[in-house]
Amino acid sequence: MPELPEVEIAARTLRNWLDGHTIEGAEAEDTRIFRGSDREAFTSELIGKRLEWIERRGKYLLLAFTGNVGLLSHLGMTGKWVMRSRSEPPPRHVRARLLLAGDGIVSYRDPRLFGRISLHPADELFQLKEIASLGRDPLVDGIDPLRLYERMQRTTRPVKVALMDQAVLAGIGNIQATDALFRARIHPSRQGKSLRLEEVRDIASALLDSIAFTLEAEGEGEIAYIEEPGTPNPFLVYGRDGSPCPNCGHPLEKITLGGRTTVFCPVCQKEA
DNA sequence: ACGGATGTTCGCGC
DNA sequence: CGCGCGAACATCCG
Repeated sequence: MPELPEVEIAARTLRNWLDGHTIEGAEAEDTRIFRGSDREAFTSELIGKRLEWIERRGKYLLLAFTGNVGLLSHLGMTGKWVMRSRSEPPPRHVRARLLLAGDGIVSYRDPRLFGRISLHPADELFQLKEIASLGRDPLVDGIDPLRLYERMQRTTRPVKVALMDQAVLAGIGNIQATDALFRARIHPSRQGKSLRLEEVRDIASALLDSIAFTLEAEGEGEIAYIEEPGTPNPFLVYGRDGSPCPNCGHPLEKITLGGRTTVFCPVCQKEA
């Protein structure tokens, strides 16, 4: 599931599902989703509580319940919060469940177990090191091109790898970095410090455009590429290596940067 | 059957 | 310290 737009949709959806509903039961198997002893906290502390607020920072969800109970959720690669009624059969790979008063069950599904759930005092959620160490969030704070430019000047890493560093900007993943660099016509291998201010401006706009585009494409969380097998790929170049470039028609190529597949157009995205 | 997949973290080597 | 690389995690899909 997870990159900023998908997590944003998850936050909005969870807000709707949980708002005004008391949690009657909380269940979870013992998996590594819960580091340490947080499974016990999950199954005991949430009973009788209601959601007070939910926020997203980067790829993290922060949920505050009554009684100062706070829940931090990261969706990893395949995590997703889903809702069903008690009469519906549970999906596979559900790792945690919130039984709402009435008929709803909000479940955390995560086949690959890369996600995390931990519990903390709600008023300390933003001080957690996972959150405090994040860079600015493009949707919450916007992107300050000059600030990003100065950050880029300090690194020799490929710009694409730097953009995916959660301490630089919170929430940019492989899809958004790949598509935004294509939109900005910047080669993903360019060293951060080689970028001119004008180019960083283009990247900042492209990131915001790409995020907005993805938010729209996802609607309200109904359709999602990869999640729903058979769904058409809504992205510009991500996952399209070998296909014609949408701008010039030249076949898109792929390279590996920071261990991740990176698709680009060798004509439109020049090296220097 | 094999390879790769929206993420993070850790160890190793330069 | 910065950075690249590979591995690990566990499951699904083409």
